[in-house]
Amino acid sequence: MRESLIKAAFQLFLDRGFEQTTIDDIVALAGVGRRSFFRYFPSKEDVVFPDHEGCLVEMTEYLRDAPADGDPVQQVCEAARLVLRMYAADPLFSVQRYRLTREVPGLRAHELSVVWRYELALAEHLRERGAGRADGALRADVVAAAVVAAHNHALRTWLRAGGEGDVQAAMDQALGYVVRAFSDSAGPHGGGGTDGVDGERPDEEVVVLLARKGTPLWRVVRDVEGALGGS
Amino acid sequence: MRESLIKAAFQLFLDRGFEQTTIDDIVALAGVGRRSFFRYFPSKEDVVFPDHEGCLVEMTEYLRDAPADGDPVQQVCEAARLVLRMYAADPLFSVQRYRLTREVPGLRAHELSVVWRYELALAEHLRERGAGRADGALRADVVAAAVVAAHNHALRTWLRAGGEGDVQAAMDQALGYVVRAFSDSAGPHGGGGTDGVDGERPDEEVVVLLARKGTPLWRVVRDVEGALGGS
DNA sequence: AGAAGTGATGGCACTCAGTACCCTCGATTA
DNA sequence: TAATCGAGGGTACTGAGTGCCATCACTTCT
Repeated sequence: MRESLIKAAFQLFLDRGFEQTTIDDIVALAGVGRRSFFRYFPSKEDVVFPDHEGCLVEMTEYLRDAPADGDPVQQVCEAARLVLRMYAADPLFSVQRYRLTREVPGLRAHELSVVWRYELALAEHLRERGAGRADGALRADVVAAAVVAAHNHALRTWLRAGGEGDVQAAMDQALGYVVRAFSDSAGPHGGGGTDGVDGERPDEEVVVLLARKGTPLWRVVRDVEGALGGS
Repeated sequence: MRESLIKAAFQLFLDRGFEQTTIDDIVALAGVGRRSFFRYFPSKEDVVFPDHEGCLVEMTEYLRDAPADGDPVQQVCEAARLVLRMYAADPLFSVQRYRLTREVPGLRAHELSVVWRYELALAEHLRERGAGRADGALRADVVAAAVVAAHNHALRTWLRAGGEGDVQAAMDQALGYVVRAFSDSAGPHGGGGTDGVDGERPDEEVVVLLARKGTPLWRVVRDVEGALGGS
């Protein structure tokens, strides 16, 4: 029922456009009553984002159950990856939706309010877990916004390319940039290389590398290669 | 005419609520025809943000006319201050509007799409002026989002306090945090702090790199390159 | 089995935002 | 004086969203 409504809606939206399609058109094609549409979707816009409500719940639970001694920024990055995975799970659908939201202002506005709720959840998590820090609330808002922006950047680039290519890699790079900018131990110039290699357990083996500044790069690479390649 | 519509609308919105007020109520109180309302405001929501369209134009022109050899990040921060000044110019109005947008989902969504257009303009400016840098587009999106988040944080804090206190000071602090996070090390604008908090990198010459086993080599190399070759 | 409850669905009527079209009126201009 | 034009007003329409009630299938209790 839900599925048939979504299917009928997208068929019509892609064919004749979002605004040119009425609820009556959708329910007629789906073969259900008009009233039933609003039982499954609170608004016409919501049928375009059928999985976001569940994804938001999933993300919220993930953050709630995250270990209290972990790095909140990393946890928030991982939460963003959760959302990205939802998009990546159905590239065709995501690309079609992207084309729709790009040209229909009403859908863009609706997507913004959906994304805003993700950002709120991230900021709240950072605020709670990053307590004790000066400017904690400010930092929480800014980092959450940056993570969302990085997510959106990677996602949009991938969607614009028609869903071809490696979203995850783009996401790694984008989140890496954000994490580096906001990590305590180092500025944007590097260090903090622990940025989001996929969500491994915290007790995973790590390599610690010490090098003097000015060390020839080839030498470092040789050492790192030996240490990392062993796995 | 425009003013009388705004005045009538806010009077009713604050009295009986946004959704409980119809367009007919507003035009009846203002003593004008219903059709005239939509001549001045494209939607019921727009009457709550009467000055944003002009402010967006103003901000766009400011960025367009900004000197080409200035720091784009600083220019974007100044553009955000422009918007903040618009709010600060009428504290009572801004506080009333804040209370409305906080509790009416439709208004929140509308505000989000307004803010999104500001963010777009900032990102575009950063993309154009910050050319030549690797990851320029990503950086533009993230910095724009961070600046907007800092602006919103300072603004919301001030609005929650009822419009009392110094917004400009809060804005300085918030933007300062963002600028510090994204400044290149040894950047031209003072305080070469390369990270969020005060922890300056001690002057010793050792770089510590942490990486999980299985980390792609290219990423390690990238980070090491930045850390070792940076100075 | 029959009655009664329950949840999913369909139908109908209504409110209200937003739009298209046309009217009026006053001011300007040929 | 006649033609034009622009601001405002009125009317009727479309379509989203809601409330209310009827229907139907399925279950549960007696």
